Amino acid sequence: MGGLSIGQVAERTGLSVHALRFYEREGLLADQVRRESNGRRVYTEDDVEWLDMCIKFRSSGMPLDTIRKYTDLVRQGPGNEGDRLALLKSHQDYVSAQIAELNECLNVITWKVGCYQEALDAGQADCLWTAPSAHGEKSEAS
Amino acid sequence: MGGLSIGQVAERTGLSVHALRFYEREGLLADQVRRESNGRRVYTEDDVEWLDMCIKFRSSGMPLDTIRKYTDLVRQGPGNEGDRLALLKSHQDYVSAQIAELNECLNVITWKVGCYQEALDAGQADCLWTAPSAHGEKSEAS
DNA sequence: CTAGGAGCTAGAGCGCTGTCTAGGTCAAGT
DNA sequence: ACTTGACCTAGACAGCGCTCTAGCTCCTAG
Repeated sequence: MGGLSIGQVAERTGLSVHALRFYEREGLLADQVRRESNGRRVYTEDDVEWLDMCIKFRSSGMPLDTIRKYTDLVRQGPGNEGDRLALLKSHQDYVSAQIAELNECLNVITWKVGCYQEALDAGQADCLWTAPSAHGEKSEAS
Repeated sequence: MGGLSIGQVAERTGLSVHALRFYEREGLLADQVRRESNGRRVYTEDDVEWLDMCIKFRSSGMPLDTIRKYTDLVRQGPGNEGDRLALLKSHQDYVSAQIAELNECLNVITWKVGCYQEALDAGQADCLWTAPSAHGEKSEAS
């Protein structure tokens, strides 16, 4: 309620205290973090929420640089919602593309797993191809 | 057919020639790349296939180190299919988890996009929250 | 009074994954 | 003969995202 210490925020967000200070230095926090008289940071619930959003951005591959840009837009206040929307949409596309790519990879991997599984279950393994198409991973050397 | 130059392989895989040499140094190629008399690399179609697989591994977040481990297993020849399977399964889990996480992120982002979109369409923007739950991204400063 | 623990700053260091440079060879085209 | 372009090696460098260290201040508990 009355403000959180950096340690508490670290615990709640899963970021390290180092990372929290780093993010602040990098300008990723929407509002200035308040300080106690002794210089210690005091975070609000809003800060934690904002950080949670940053974490979502990060873990979906948004570079810190872009998060900073977004933060800047928000900090500038109303009037640039179009820009924020554009940024978000572009990231949305990026994430969708990532998911699509991962699904493709997952298919290949799942195919290979099934292949090995089958071969092992059958007691012999010569079904060790690289891709559905062809003959790779040649089971013998030479 | 009769072997590909590094440049051709680069073009076909999308990797740079630098990356190709780097991957080789790092031991990511299942078989030794042959050389012409003058020392130039000669790749086979199998190599390209293997590289394509490596690319799938990489782009789904498998570290080079793990690819190397897998490559080593394959190079050792038959007898360790169980190990290969374990490695692949573990990566499969990892990729599934990644996809799940990205979907979560995508939900949040999509929610925000919808929010801004709506506000902009309505001609005013005060729907600028951080998360579905609360009041973040406070539209005014101070 | 003292020790521990949490916090502070500034800045160095690191792991990963390439990328690029320097300096050279070789083969073909003009 | 000369230039161009693809290739070679070894190794330096780069970008990103933290993480850690050094050296310090506080506060609290024993």
